[in-house]
Amino acid sequence: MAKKRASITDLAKQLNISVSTVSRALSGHSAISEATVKRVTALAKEVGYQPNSLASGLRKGRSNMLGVVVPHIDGNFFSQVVKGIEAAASKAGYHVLICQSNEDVAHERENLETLMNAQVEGILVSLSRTTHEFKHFEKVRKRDIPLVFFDRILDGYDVNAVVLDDRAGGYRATKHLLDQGYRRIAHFTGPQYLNIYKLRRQGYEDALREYGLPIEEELIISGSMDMAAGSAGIKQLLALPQPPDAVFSGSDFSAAGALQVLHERGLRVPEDMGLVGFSNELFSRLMVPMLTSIDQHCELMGRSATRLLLQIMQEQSQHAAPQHIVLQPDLFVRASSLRSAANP
Amino acid sequence: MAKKRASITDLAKQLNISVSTVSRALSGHSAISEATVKRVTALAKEVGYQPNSLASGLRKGRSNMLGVVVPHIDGNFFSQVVKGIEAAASKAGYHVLICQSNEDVAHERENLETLMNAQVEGILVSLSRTTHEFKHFEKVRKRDIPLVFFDRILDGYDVNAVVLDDRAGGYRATKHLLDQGYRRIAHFTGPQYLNIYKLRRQGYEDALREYGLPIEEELIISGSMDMAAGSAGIKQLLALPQPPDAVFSGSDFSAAGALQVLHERGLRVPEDMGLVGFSNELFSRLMVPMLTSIDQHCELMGRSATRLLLQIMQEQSQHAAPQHIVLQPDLFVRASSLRSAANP
DNA sequence: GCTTAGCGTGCAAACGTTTGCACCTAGCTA
DNA sequence: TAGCTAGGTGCAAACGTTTGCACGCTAAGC
Repeated sequence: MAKKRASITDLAKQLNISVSTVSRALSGHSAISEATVKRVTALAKEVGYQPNSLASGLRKGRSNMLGVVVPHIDGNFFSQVVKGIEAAASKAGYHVLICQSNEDVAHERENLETLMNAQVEGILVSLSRTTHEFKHFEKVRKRDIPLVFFDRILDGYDVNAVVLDDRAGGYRATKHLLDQGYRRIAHFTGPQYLNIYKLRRQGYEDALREYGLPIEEELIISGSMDMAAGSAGIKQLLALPQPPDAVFSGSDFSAAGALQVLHERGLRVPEDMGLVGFSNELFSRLMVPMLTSIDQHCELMGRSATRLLLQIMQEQSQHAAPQHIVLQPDLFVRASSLRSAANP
Repeated sequence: MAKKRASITDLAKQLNISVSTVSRALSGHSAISEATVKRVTALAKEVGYQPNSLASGLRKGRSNMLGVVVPHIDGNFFSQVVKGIEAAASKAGYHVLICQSNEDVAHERENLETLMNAQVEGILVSLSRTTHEFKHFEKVRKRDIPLVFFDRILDGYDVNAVVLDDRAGGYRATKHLLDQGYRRIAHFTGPQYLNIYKLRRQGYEDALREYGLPIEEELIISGSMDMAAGSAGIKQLLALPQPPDAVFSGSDFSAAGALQVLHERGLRVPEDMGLVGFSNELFSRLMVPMLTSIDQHCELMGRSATRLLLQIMQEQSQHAAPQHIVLQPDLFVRASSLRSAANP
């Protein structure tokens, strides 16, 4: 396939010196005379020498590679996290090997095998939606390969992780609506075994309690968090004898679905119905009215997770107590929830 | 770092056979007695043996890795393409090493070095916006590392590439507007040294010509193709003595920017102004009205590019005539351009 | 009974690096 | 002058595989 590339041995032959000298000259490590270093680097540049990282990795027992397992790489959230991971990793001289689990725990297991096989030095994981147990990660642990989770984690396992404070996100979104004068606030939530949805809901309930408001089950709609679920959810809410005056949706997509129905029925946002989403998707700025939403700092999460992983790798401290990094979400207030501005 | 993992040599010692026998037993290659194969695989499973792909890669002169250079991994288009690439590559037993050029040609050059250094067997590239010359790719070529470009390519270089028929996309978008009865159609375009924008514009002009309509420079707005550019563009158009009755935007983002201004001014879409975007971004379905747009089959592009690359690698035919694969875009007709449905 | 074939296995080299150790040559001290 | 230090270099082993070749053994053909 690829043409035979110049190796360190070739350089050595051409210069009539030994491979070890060449190696040391190039890595600048040992005491090699300046003259030799110059000769070597000059020739290296001339023939376009490039070190074979496979060989070096084999010898040094390192691969300079990190593995990443995500449910999928498309979509706003994960693609931005991966961007952050790649940026932080390449800054530290690491390559990134990316695998998709496609939300399937069996794939996830294979991905881990694949990555260990490729000799990655550390692994970053966001769990698939179908992962309920931890068994396949034990193998990684047994090999002492540092492991850091991000965003989606399993309850009850003490692991290194970088997560968003979803409870705070839910709380702030709901509190903002309350501050705007909304008093009957509904909530769209997702599967409760996922930490993210459970916590967002907790935040919602905490805020209501703080305002002395009751938590009404009929106002909490559980669904798949996509657009269709939002449309269906808002219809259900509007059919209530006492419909809500605002919705905090655990996802921007559901919020968008709800907005479409509201438009169809001639209801005004934010006057008749306040609306807050979650994730600060790109399109939240494109909706009419623009959607208030919670930003998750996706890229920062990727960078933080990578830095944590690199730190663990360096300290060889993976047996120390696992670290939890909790990022604080930001509320981006836009027109969809600004009743006070709409009716000053 | 990671605990010393069982190697083929360990297996050999435990079974009192030679490493070569173990190797062959595991790869099932040569004629090894069934009994031995069973013994070996059994022990391998027991100790959780995992082949060291670095060593194997070094010996075989293969790495089982493909390199990808993209301007960035976030955003709808590239994240989907990368999804397709990863899927196709992993199906063929390859890992994917991803680099971001951040739209910077210097980074792009470094990325290529990095990938060659990592011994990738082939490289997929979508050019950065600041890449005007081809010099840094010559080095890759000299090493006989198969190279496939996708989406963004440079004019005048004969290379393997998978691209979208952007001209057809522009043509179909414009023709659709014409069919809907719009007659004074404006166009948002981007930097003309990028094939994609140039071709979309060509398609636009071709359609107008076909309908015997003049191409008016004042209706063609060149910009950075983001939301702000769209807002600015539509304002400029509305200020004309004879404003257009429709806009074909080379990007959904600019279309969204334009839509916001139209809303503000109380102009109705599609009645007063038809609107068609390009890229079929996620949010095009979330806008009000939903935006007609051109779909680029991003994931298919990733898969096609990867398959082409793998084929070239297999055939060792990189010296054969470069192949061009042209994907046909699809028009997704939605409310923003349906004048006939709005006024039946 | 001797050759031949073929099956199963082992030896050893190779892939391109890195690195502990030993060696050599100067220049210095005692 | 012998002994020592230190700077510069080379030797060779090692990382974990793969693979061409050769070896030994058994069974079949003459």
